[in-house]
Amino acid sequence: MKRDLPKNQPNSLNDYQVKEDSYECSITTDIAVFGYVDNQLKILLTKRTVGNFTDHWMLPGGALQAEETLKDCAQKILFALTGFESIHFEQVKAYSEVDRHPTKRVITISFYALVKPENHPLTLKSGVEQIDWFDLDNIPTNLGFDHNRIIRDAHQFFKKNLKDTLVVGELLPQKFTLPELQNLYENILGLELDKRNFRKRIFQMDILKNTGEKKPGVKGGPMLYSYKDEA
Amino acid sequence: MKRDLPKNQPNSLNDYQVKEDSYECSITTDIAVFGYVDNQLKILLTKRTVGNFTDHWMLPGGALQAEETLKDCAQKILFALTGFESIHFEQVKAYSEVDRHPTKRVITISFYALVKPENHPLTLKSGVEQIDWFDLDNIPTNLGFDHNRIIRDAHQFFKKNLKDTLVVGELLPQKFTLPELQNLYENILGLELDKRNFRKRIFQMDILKNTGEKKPGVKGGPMLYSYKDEA
DNA sequence: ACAAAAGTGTTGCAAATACACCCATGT
DNA sequence: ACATGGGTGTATTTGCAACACTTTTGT
Repeated sequence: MKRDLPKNQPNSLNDYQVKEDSYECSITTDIAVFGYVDNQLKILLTKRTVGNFTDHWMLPGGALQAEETLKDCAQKILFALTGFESIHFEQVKAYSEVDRHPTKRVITISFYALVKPENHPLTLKSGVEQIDWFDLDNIPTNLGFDHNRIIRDAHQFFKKNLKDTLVVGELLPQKFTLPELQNLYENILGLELDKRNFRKRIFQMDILKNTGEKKPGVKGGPMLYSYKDEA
Repeated sequence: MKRDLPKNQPNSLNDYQVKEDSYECSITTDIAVFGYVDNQLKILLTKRTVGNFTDHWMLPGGALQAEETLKDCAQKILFALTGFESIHFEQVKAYSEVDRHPTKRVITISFYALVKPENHPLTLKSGVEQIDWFDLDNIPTNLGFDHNRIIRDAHQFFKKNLKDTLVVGELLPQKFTLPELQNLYENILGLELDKRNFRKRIFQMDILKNTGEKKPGVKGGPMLYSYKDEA
């Protein structure tokens, strides 16, 4: 789709407190990628080789291009910086403080994404100097831009979504045990759950399929489950 | 605050699938203003004298300017189009489909706002050809842009917020009766509530102050309440 | 006096919580 | 054999839903 992108077109609100023309500014997306590693809910941070805050950890993110939606942008950028693909994205919020970027006006729209770390080993893509998973409760306090706040908000949003619908499959291996799932929930929500009540709730939802296998190498011989195929 | 707004600055994601420079585009805010009139939850729509869709009803909205946040923008624009001031705003969502605007690329961030219509009589500000409250369940199906969808989403968001915290004071007169409050809830949520259960819940929350007055001119002589002053 | 709306408690049910022992596996 | 973690059921509480009559006021 090719379009005309006229700048300085008259603003439709041109009668009151009028700025003479419509202002344009850069837009970025920042992505809070949650993963579940070592029985810990983690978030993916990068150090970049170019741009601002090259000496700070920050969320993966980048600028919107002409012919893409915000979600497209987020997906493309995450892929560019990490190679991660086909994962779940949710829009969280727009940040527009005028001084949130040190040198120019940039508005960002944040997303969160869930990944199965098993499927996505970390590699250094170009433009990325370092990349790593950080424990959610042990994040550097001096992330670039306003990314500490963006992470807080994204986590909040994620928790809220968890209660309604629960698409957490992306965080776990294909086959997982119930204690693993419970631990994940506890990590996301930041509280302890009762084992028996948790199992009851999950089974009532009828979303898991018992694979019949037991997980080897772990005491107790827990059953492995997978998500049911949807119809 | 004066800032340098360089265009065509190198994009920090300049290694993969790189567009040569950072793209800039217009940003608007659209505001879904909910009001409560004639025992009906309503939404405020306008017909504008300039811009696109001048022959369609649409949400109040307009372009972001250089030195304001999105919320500032929404407040300023709503004031410009209606005169409404000091009311409650919540950010809802960003819309970025590339063809959502007929002639150029525009991203919008939607807000919802709650007003006491009693305090805000409708007047025709410049730039506005018509303005009116519409029953939420009787909105023209051909609003400008994607405003039908924006309203749906905003209403959804409002409902969700209502269950957690409940800032509904902006929709009612200073002093109101419990049946009035209940009717408002029923309108927002789109369902009928049990009178006694409703009163129980509200009183448990301990947010209302009994003014001791009775509302005159209405049968049954209902008590007038107001929100408690916060500490 | 009559009509219309406000106000008031109790009961039943379903969902959430608390709680303790036995079993399977790895070491 | 022993230690570690997995798996199971029940009793209690709590929050939510259903329900009918009396009181107040306007006409």
